[in-house]
Amino acid sequence: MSSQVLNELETRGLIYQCTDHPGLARLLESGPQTFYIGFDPTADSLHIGSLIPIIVMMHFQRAGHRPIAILGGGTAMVGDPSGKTEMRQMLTPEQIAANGRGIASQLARFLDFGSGGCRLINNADWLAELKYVDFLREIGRHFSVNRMLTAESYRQRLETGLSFIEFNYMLLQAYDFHVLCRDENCRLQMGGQDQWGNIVAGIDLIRRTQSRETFGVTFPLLTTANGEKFGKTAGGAVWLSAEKTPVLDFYQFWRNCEDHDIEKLLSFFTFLPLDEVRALGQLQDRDINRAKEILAYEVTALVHGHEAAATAFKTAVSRFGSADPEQKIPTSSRIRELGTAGAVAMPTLKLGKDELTAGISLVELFIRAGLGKSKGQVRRLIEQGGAYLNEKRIAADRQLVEADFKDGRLVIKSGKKRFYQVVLR
RNA sequence: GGAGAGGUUCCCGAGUGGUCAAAGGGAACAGACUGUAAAUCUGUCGGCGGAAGCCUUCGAAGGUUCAAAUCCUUCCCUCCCCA
Repeated sequence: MSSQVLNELETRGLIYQCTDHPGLARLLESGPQTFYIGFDPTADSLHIGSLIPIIVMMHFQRAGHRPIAILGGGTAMVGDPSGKTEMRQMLTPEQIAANGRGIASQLARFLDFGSGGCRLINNADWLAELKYVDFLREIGRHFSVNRMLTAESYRQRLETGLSFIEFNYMLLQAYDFHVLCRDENCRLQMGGQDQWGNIVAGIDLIRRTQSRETFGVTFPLLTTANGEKFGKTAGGAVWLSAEKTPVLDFYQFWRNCEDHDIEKLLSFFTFLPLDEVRALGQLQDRDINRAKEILAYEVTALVHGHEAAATAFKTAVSRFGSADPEQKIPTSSRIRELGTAGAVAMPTLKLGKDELTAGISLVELFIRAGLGKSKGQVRRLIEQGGAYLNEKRIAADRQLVEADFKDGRLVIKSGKKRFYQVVLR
């Protein structure tokens, strides 16, 4: 019964590797199990790369299993070399602590931390106090350097350089699993595809120290249909924090995904039933835009809530039109409750009347709104015909005048997709 | 500890005294075409300036020179061979 979740994830394509599929299925069927996924506090917010682990945890929690989210306060002190081509900058303990607080509060949005629910544990609790010599004798002796060097994650780094501190990361993560298995009876660790080596190291360690069998699952690395890294946009990573990635930008990120990715993204990032996901993925030509709206709404609602997602949807529709105004395409998503009318939330910049009187050029206005980084860049934008004021192409830079405002507001655009409302007050 | 190679603009990567804000590619941004997609084509791509030009940039700090990313000195870091 409880192993159904495994099939579900498998069908959704969320499982890349599994140490022992039949064995894990039996374990899950035998009753609620404790499992864990680690999140290293390398930034003060999670980004959409962490969304897959989170969603997998949600699937498991819904199926009745008990998640542990490990906050990697200890492991972040060392830095995971897996999947990276060079050493990450070392974080100070203060940064790590601050980042940890940000991430912990975000996780609470997705997982039920009520009694008997998900638990958040910081691995600094045990890693920070380790005695080096004791650790080497008890744990280090179980690791074969020869074997570690054959791990894919290290092999890559052997070409560009790997410091001893990073080389140790695998032992620390393996030790985490060992501790959780011993103290919490946690027998399953999951993680991204680049975590395979670390996870297997933990399983081996536990077999040797506790003679117990444990399991590991990895998720596929997310790339676009072009094989590019997924989750990057003009402003860098797509963050889950509205301060770092405004809700509308977040919505637009999903809305602008590539055609070829739509079915995979719906499958990975939404909880819509699989047959519906498939149906949406089959849509052709412009109809596929409805699937993108649904994707964008669903993921935004998951991260920022229904209200914020609804507003983002309506705002986008007011700018770009609706992909399915007559609601011909069936969906179970709550998006169908949304009409196209209603509150829109344009990104807004407030401009004082005195500033207008003092004189401000269009170029400066674009920079103020964040639609350009430097005057030169905005000038180039104007030259190339990508700058708009109230839907009219700007021919040349000039001073802003009060007549540019209608009812105290105006809209500026960079290209076709980035826009900002300026309100005079 | 000794020998060698190297650190270039967001990334990769040319450049080895002036013609270098620095080839080429990628990413990014804009335009055309479209469906707020992809592919393709075009343009842009350090900052300030209308422009001439000025300022900042080639690991760091000094020095040589009319002139340095390019030469010298010291330092830091990475790779690699030997011990």
